[in-house]
Amino acid sequence: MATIYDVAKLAEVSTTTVSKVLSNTPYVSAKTREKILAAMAELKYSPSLAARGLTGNRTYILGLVVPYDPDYLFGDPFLLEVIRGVESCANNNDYNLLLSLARKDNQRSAYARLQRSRYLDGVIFLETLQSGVEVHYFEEQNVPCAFIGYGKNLESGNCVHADDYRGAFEAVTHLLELGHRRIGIVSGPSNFMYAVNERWRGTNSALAAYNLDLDDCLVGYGDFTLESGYQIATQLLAAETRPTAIFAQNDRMAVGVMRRARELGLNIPGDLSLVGFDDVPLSQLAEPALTTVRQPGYELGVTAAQKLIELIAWGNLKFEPVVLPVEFIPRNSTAPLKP
Amino acid sequence: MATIYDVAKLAEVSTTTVSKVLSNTPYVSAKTREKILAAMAELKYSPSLAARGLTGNRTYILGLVVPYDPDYLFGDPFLLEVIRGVESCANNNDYNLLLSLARKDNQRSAYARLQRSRYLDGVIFLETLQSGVEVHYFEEQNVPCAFIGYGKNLESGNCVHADDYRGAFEAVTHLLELGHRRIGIVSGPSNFMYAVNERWRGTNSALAAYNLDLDDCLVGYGDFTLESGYQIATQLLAAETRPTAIFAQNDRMAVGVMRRARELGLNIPGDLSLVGFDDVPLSQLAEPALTTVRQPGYELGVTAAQKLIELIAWGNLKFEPVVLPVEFIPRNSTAPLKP
DNA sequence: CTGAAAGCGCTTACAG
DNA sequence: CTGAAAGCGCTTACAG
Repeated sequence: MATIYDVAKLAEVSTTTVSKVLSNTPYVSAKTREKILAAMAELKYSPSLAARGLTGNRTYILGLVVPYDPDYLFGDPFLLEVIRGVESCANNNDYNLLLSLARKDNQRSAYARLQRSRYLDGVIFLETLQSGVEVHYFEEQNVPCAFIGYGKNLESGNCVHADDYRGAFEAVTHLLELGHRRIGIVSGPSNFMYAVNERWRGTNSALAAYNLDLDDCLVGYGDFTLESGYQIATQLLAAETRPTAIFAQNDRMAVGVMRRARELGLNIPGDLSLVGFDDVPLSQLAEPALTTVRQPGYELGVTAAQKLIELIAWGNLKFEPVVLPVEFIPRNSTAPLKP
Repeated sequence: MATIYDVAKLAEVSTTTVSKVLSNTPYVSAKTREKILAAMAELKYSPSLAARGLTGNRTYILGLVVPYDPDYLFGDPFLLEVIRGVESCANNNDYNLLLSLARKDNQRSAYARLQRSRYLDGVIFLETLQSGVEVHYFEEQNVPCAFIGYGKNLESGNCVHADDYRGAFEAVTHLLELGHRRIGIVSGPSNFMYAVNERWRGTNSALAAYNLDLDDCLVGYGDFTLESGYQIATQLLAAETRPTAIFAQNDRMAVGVMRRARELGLNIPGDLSLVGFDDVPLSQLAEPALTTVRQPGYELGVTAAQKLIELIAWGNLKFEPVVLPVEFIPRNSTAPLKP
């Protein structure tokens, strides 16, 4: 395993100069640079990341912290898309990706250990129901961070998220344009999550544009699982004046609604129109295929990684929030209101 | 950020002794050990992994290499389960997990870079259609490796996989017991993969037990995607004497079959029985719920990580293959042959 | 443009 | 059971 000394010796220069070539310092003559490059190639040299890390500089490792909540996250292909995006961008920039699925019970220690061991050049947090708590471990140490989500409040920086407001607005407007007025809402959890709040804001804006008020009887709060969608549908669809359309704040809950509707003999979209959110693969496979709003998981991952890498490169700690567009995807689960 | 010197000073001992406590060396008096432990706690000390790595010892990082093939892997929740298992076991043993999704175009260089930079204590390879090529980068350097899959040949060590043979055997036997004789097979790709071979072995054993030969007209080769299942079903179900049952070698292809059957107006399981493989969440959501064989993704991940960590701890390079049991899961997509 | 030297925070023989 | 000292492979002021 060749070291920087071997390269220096072969190229007949000092290790200082080799190091300069490694870090692309400008002030090296073209001739020596080439000699060094040749030596590195010949020896198949690649610098020890451990040594680089020790010197206090860079470890070239980015952390991706996913607060682990089995039911909510796993089985959610959206997560896989985000991971893929982060990994791809990291790799393209010669960074490695450390994946940490923080468990509820020991996440504190895992975070602290990671951070104290000075192993990460920066960290990306995937915001979920559980998250938001342990970030200070990194922030206190001035480790650059990026959030996929909304951060602590809407104004807080360093986050990238999809345009949840717009997505919900378009979804509900779509139902309104089809003539629906009794629109049920299957909401995500009411606490914590800004994404849920934003989807509510979009929902309310759309209703307001039609001078409609929200009917509390048509609202249910779930936890993003299929089961919770099923439960809420059981309740909403049993009402005497049941909704003619439902907007579910994610696809998995929408599929739960679909399942309950089928049990009740309700045809979708004939008797009930249904819109989801996320556009997970499942939504295409459902029968009928689910009308939904695509959330760009891969792009969110790429963007967060990109922003973080820029932060590291420039020695900054803050970037302005980035909002990525969503895409409304009409499929077969919505239809005009029957007269 | 406390260093080992700070701890040593506070505990009034040498760094050597602190280091010994860190590595759980036995020969330290209980009294000094406690003094040191107290000092570490007070200073919130945690050792610099970079320094540890430099000393040539351990980096406490495990690599998970997933040859990246978007269509095949992503959107496959099985992958997420495996990752979860690996991460969980790594974390429980104070290892970190470096995730690398090797792309076809640059996987060579990414592998080489990782390995040469001496960043990994060990590597887990997830075997897929693409893999098997770049392992030598690590093996040549005596970096401990584990494979989730079959490795280079059936006898090769260091691999952990599910009992594909048994799973296929039970799936096909189930269909035979229901009275089916014209059984179609939707196979995975015929090249490379031992898992596919093993599922074939199981299939043939089951048929042989009923003195049946395989009818080549009833076989199609797909690539594990839903679309390929759909294509093959189009062909198999068009035949004059169409199969009365189909065994698909994974769930996604089975869902493709299901979709095509529905288009043709065939009732499942009334007109066609269907069995899949893997037990991805989708198989429960399908209508009817899919009879399948559960592959223990999480357990595969845990076991591979466990074995790898043992290898590292003992300084070994080889372990005997581990076969994890599968579970046959009867649901609603299979029924007795109509008379 | 180039190099000598110190130092990053550990671990590991080696002595005692 | 405990410690002094060398060394792991880099980078970074600092000189020249």
